Amino acid sequence: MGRAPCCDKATVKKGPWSPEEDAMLKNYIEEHGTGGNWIALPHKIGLKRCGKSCRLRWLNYLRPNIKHGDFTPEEDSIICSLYISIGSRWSIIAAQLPGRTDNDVKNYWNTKLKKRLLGRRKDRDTHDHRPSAAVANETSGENMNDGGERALSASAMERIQLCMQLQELQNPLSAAIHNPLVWPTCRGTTQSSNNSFNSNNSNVTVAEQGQSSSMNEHLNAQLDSAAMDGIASPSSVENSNVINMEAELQELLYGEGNQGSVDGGVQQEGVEWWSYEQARPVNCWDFTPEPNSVFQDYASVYEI
DNA sequence: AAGAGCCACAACCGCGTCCTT
DNA sequence: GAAGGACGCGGTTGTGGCTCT
Repeated sequence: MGRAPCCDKATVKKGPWSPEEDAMLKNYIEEHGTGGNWIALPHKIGLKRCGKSCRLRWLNYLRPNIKHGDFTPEEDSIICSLYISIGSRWSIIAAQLPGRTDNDVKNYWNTKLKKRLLGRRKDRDTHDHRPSAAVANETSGENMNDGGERALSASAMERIQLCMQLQELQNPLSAAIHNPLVWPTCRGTTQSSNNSFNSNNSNVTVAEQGQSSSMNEHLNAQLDSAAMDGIASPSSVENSNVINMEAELQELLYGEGNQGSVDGGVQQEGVEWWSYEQARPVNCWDFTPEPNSVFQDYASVYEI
């Protein structure tokens, strides 16, 4: 039995919002708040919209202090770093970028950053020294494992690709296949709460989350779990890998020796990347990404 | 000038999780 | 503890605008 629809599809209006609808929704919420019930909200206002649609419109567009367009190089850096670390948890990534919404970040990644990072790979593929099968797997974005019984998620694949790409830059002759950063050690399936990254604070910046951040607890729990799961703390070698990775990411994003313009903008100096040895540049819930944690979530699922 | 193709963004959809009863 | 409803999230789709031919 399927889930009951949240609204009457026949009477609900779909498609782009009109300025009048925007004004109605904005005025009502600013005056009365959401009332804690998005489903009932459109009926109260007299809008022929689904409650979910109202919520999305408010969160992504009408809410105060929303920024649109023109992501800065710093934001690029944060998005890339976090994507490689935690994958497509857009709400978490967006929480690090005040004024940005998860939808914005997601769109920006899919339309710009991903192409900027992975697109460069195509150029390099013509000089690829790796086994053709590995390259084929990469470019197809499909099954990384032998039997092809289970395909990694696109997100996981992209993360692998990014790490491979970065590793290749560091050591082109060493196939990424042997990269300990890329291939986690096999271990038993102990999928605890690793994938339950759900957060009710998705639209709250770290500063707002404060010391009692439940996300911080989530992340710490994750890291603790990873440690208990046999993932060692990063060695100094791995530390240097990550530091190199940050530089490589910059190169991928902005091109070799190009510290200047990005989409017409100006690359500001001092873009702060995460590393194990520097003070944390952005408020990351005291979260320091571990190289191995890049893969921990799906490694446990897919038992790579 | 017009049509095709591409791109970016807004919005929708379905599912997992949380909360209330 | 179970069931139902609402919320929040990530993936996907639709559409308008831009560029190319």
